[in-house]
Order: sequence, then structure tokens, then C-alpha cells
Amino acid sequence: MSNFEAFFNYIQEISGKLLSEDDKHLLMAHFKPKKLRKRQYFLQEGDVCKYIGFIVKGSARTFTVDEKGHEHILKLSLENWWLADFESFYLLTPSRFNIEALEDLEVLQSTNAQIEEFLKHIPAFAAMSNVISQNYTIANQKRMQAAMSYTAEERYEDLINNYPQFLKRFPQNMIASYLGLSPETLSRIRKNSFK
Amino acid sequence: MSNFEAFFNYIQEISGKLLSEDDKHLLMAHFKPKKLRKRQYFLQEGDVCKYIGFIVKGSARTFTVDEKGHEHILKLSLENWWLADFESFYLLTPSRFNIEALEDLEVLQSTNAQIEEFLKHIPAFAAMSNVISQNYTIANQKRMQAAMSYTAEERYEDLINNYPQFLKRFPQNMIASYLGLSPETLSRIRKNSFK
DNA sequence: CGATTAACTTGATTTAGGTCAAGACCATGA
DNA sequence: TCATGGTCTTGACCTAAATCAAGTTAATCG
Repeated sequence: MSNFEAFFNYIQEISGKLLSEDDKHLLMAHFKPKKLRKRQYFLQEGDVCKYIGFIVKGSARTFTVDEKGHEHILKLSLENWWLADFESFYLLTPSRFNIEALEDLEVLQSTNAQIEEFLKHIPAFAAMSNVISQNYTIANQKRMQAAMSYTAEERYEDLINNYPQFLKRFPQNMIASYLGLSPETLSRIRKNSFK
Repeated sequence: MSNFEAFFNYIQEISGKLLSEDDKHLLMAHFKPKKLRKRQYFLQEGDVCKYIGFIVKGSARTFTVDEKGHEHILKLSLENWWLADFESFYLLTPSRFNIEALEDLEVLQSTNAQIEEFLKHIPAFAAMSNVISQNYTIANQKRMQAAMSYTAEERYEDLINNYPQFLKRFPQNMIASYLGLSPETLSRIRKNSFK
């Protein structure tokens, strides 16, 4: 199953450990492939985020809608990223977020209870989990700092440097929302930086 | 050693597991008490964050200084919180942050290499680490959402609800900086909300 | 293929919050 | 004790970015 090959490689690469055949069978037994078409929702506001998904193909956005009906994108996700509202997933509380496929999406998904089992029984999976936690903490810290200390223009430059793939995969208005800008402002920033 | 008693209780409470006498001796052997007076630095920009500290008493702020010389507070920390620039601590890269005691500060500190040992040999410590990672991820997600979708006033109300201790422990200009506001703006917000 | 909808640009105007400046109110320590 | 420096408030002014509006270009789909 080629879906799972990519997934196994990812786990082994990030963790620096090998998966046994038993490990692989356990993962295949409890990660279910799921396909979503563009615009379909992986999670809707108010629902509990029962599943975490590993993105095999496609992209998604995690966003909120405020009282004025404005959308704010918190996260943009691509292949080999994990997809979930972690607050809702860990605590089993209703989510304040929506997660929507921006392109046709293929994920391997599993439940919180299952993840606990993987962590207990698959050393490579546990090691991967620790590395990812670290990476998340670091990325969050950086993003928070950017949001607080940088101007709109600096945040855009930062994105170009850190996530150049985003520019190819996501429409400009999504990027703007991710940066906390109106689409008009981002359009003007791009115009100015091209000279 | 009463410093360590509070620390042990914290680990046991968060992890839901007990520490053996051996565990406690190992922790006491490799967490060093350290005192800083108000205004002293736990970490300076450009240095590698070699130590992680558990705050036994006092408070601190983590901040950057931008090109214009403006300070931005990223984190305010109190008793029973961990103190470090995690990016620098995990990756051993020079830090972009300063960490300064806002009150006389007592921490128990240890190194990255030692933490790895604790994680390997002390189950309660490893469990605590996982819980804290979860809590951090959730808190970061919330804070990012607040920064992106809320007005200055809403962010202040959010702080009152989530961290009421902050108002008693930190001067108003520090709170303002933590919220990404000028001190004048916070002063005006407070004035308006009292009627 | 056209037709419809979504994405992007550009200009005019508004606004939330920042900056600058001055005064009031404090703690702290020699 | 009062001087000194940090903290908070208030007012006048400024600016980065949002909003509103209209037109243009690019995708999508029957």
C-alpha cells in the first residue's frame, strides 16, 4: 500500500528509529485512509475533533469565523503534516475551528485512544511524537514572535523564506488571512516589493 | 529540602505517577537551585539557552528587542512554570530572546542532556513532559488565535479570564507589551471598561 | 466553448491603535 | 527626608492597515 509506505518512511525518518513488521501491521490496522474532495470539511466548528489525520496528499486550512463573519486562518497544512485541532482532540471538547480541504485530500486517520496505544507499543512512534512536539513548540514560538514584533511586510518576507511552498500551493487571499492581513493589503505589499 | 518538595509534588500531580526515592535522588543530584535578583538575566540574546529552569519562586519575562529598540514580551512566567527559550535549548542555537527576572527568582535548573536522562529513566518525568507538551500546544493555539482574531480590548478581557494572577503580579506596562499593545492603549482600555 | 464565479488589483476613505509630550503618582534607597 | 527614576494617565496628533467600492483577470464547470 503506497500510502502507508510514505507514512512509514516519515515516521522512521523523523524518529531516527526503524519500524518492525509488527509495528507496521499495527499502524495499518488502525490508521484508516480517508479521502475528502476540495471544499469538504475534515472538522466543523462545534464538533469534537475525534480524528487526527496524516496528510498523504493535498492541502487544508484551519480557520475560525468571528462574530462579524470574518474568517481567520490559523494553519495551512500540506503533505506529511498532521491535521487536527489538538485542543479538541486531546481534551475531547467541542472545537472552535473548522478544517477544510483546499485541494482534494487524502489522509490516514486515527483516534486519540489509538494514538495512546501506538505511543505505548511502538518506540519509533513515541520518538516521532516527541520530535514533533519540539518542532511545534519552536514553530509556535517563532510565529508568535513574528505576529507581535513584525510589520505586515516583514511577516510576508518571513513566510517567503520559511514556507516558500505556500506561495505555489495556496491562493493569495488564503496567505493573506494566514498572515493576519486583508487581501488588499497583501496585494499592495507584493506590488511594492517588485521594484 | 522544601524547594524540591514542591517540585516533586508538581511532577507527581501533573504526571499522575509517583516518584520513587531513587527518582527523587536523581532529580536532586542534577537540578541545581539558582537564585536571581530582580532585573538579573536568566538568558541573554545571542547566548545559547543551556539551562531549563523550574520556577520555585518569583517571576520572569521573555522578550525580544526589535531594530527600533522596542521590547516585545512573548511570555510571562510564574511559580511552577518552566523557563527557557525552547528553540535555543533543544537545538543549542543562539537565542533571539532575553529572559529577565521581574521579581527575585528561585529556579531549579538542569541541562538538555540531563533532561534526556530523566525522560529515559523516570517514568513520572516522561509522563509529565508529555502532558506539558499538550498543554503548551493548546495554549499556543489559543494565544495565536487571540492575536489574530481579537481586538485589543478582547485580548485584555481574555487575559483577565485566563490569567487573573498576572494582573496582581505584573506591572501594567508589562501586561501591555505581552498583549502586543502600547501602555497608553492599555490604560485607555481599562479606563473605558470601568463604566 | 462561453458563462459564471472566484481571485486579484487599484483607488478613496476610515479607523484602531501607536507615537509624542507633559503631568501626576508612586516606590525605593542614599 | 526628599530626590530619583519608574509607572500610569490624559490629550493631541499620526500612521499602518482595514474597509468600501469598482473594475480586471483568471478558474471552473456545464
